[in-house]
Amino acid sequence: MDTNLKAKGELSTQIATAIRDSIISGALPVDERLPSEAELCEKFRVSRPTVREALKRLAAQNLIRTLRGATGGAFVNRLSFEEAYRQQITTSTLLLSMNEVSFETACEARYALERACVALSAERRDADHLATMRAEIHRQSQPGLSDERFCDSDVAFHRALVDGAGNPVLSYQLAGAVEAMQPLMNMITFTARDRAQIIKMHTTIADAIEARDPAVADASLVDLSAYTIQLAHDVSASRRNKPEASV
Amino acid sequence: MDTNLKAKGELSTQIATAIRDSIISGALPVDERLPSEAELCEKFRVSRPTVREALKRLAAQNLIRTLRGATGGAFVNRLSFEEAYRQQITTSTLLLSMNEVSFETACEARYALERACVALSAERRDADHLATMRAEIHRQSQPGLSDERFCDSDVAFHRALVDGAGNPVLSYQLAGAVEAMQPLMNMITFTARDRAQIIKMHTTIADAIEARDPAVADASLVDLSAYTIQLAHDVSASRRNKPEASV
DNA sequence: GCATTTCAATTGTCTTACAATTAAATGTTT
DNA sequence: AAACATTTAATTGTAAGACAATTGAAATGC
Repeated sequence: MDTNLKAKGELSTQIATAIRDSIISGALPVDERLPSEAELCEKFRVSRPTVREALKRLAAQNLIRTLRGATGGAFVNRLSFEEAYRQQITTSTLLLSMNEVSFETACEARYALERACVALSAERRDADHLATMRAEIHRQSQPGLSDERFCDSDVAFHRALVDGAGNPVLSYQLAGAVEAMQPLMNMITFTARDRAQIIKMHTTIADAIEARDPAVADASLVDLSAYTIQLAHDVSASRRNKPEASV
Repeated sequence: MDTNLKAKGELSTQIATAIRDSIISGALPVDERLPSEAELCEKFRVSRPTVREALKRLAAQNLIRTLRGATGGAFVNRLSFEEAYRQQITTSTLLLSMNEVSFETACEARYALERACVALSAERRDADHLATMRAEIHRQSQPGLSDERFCDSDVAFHRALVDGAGNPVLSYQLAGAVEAMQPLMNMITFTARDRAQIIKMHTTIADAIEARDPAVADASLVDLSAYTIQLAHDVSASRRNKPEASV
C-alpha cells in the first residue's frame, strides 16, 4: 500500500483512493486483512476519524467489509456478481429517475440489450431456464394477480430468458436495464386484455427458446418491444386527454 | 427525512440508509441542501463523527457533494451519465478481475451488447460519429503507434459506434462492457499483421454505418468478434507452449 | 479433556476542541 | 457613493482521547 498521498483534496478522500488503488491493482488480494485502524493512522499520519471516514467510503462501494472483535478488522471483499447486480440496479434506477429518461429511450435500450441475449439463450438454455419461464407464464395467467406481482413475474421471466444465455457478464449487464425499468413499467397499469397479449407473446418466446429457434425468439421479442412502447403511447395519450384523472 | 432508525446494524449505516432512501424516493430533490452536520446529530441523536461516516458513505456513491464554508453543506447530487459511466467501468473492471471471467465470456458479452447497437447506429448516426470513427481508424493506421494507444483508439472507435445509436442508456450500459475489457485486451499484443486485419474490419464497419446498412455492419461486427476470440486463443496457446516466456 | 472465565485486540461511538474555508457583513478609503 | 479591505459567522475537515461493544483466543478451573 502506497502511503505517500498526493497533496490534493481531503485527507479521507486521498486515503480511500490510495487503498482502493491497492485493491484494484491486486496488491491487496481478496480476503486480505488491511492494517488495523490504529496502524493506518500511523502509516498515513492522520487521526482515527479520518481513517474511519476513508474506510466507510470503501465499505459503501463494497470494496471492504469490517468485522469487530479480536480477530476483526477490514478485509478486502470479493465483488460478487450478486453485489454488482444490486449496485447496477440502484445506479440505473437513480439515473433513470434523475435524468428524465423517456420511457421510449429506456425501453429501446432494454429490448435492444435483451435481443443480444436471445440468440445465445436459444442455443444454450437448459431445462431449468425453460421451466422458470413456463412457471412465470403460468403465474401471469392467474386471474387475481395484482399489478405489482404481474410486473415481478414479468421481470423474473425476462431474467430467466437472459440467464439462459449462460453468460454471467451479460446477466449482470442486463440486470440493471431490466430491473431499473420496473418502476416505469409499474406506471402502466395493465388491463386484462393487455395481460393476455403479453402472455401470448411470452409463450411465443418460450416456445421459440424451447425449439432452439433464435430467429423466431428474436422476432417475438421485437413484437413485444413494439407492443410495450405502443402501450406507453396509449397511456400517455389518454392522460393528456384526461389530465384531471392522472393523479 | 425519516429520523426513526431501524434497530439493526451500525448507526452510521442506518443513517446513511435513511438519507439514501430519502434521496431515492425523491423526498430530497436534486441540489437540495441537507441539514448541517450539527443538525443531523440532533435529529438522529448521534455524535458528529457518526454522522460524518454516514455522509462519507453517500459521498462515495456520488449521491451527495459537500462544500465547506459559510454557505457550505451537503447537497444532493444529480447522478449524471458521466458519473454513472465511471462507476460502471470500475465495477465492471473489478468484477472481471476478481472473478476470473474468461476472455471468451467477457468478449462474447461485449460483442453481443455491441451488436444490439449497430442496427440503431446505422439508422441514426450523424456525421460526427462517422467522422470520429474514420479519425480513429486513421490513427490506428499510423506506424509508430504504441500498443496502449492502439487499444485506446480501439475503445474510442467502438464508443463512437455505440454513441451513434443516440440512446444514452445504451451508451451507459456499453461503457462498462467495452472499457472494462481493455485490461484484458492489452494482454493481447497485436502484431502489425493483426492490426491490419482489425483496421480492415473497422473500415468495413464504418463503411456499413455510412451506407446505413445494418445487416453488413452486424455481419462485420460478428467477424471482428470471431477474430478477436481467435487471437486470444492463439495467444494463450503460444503461452502454453512457451510457459517460461510468459513472465 | 472439557467447559468456563478472563483477557486482549479491534471496531463503534461519544466528547471536545481547533483548523480551514467560504460568503456575507462590516468597516475603510478613495 | 463606490470600490476595496477586514472581520465575522457558519460550516466542514481534522485531531486527540476516552469508553463501550464485540469477539476470538488464551488462561483457568473442574
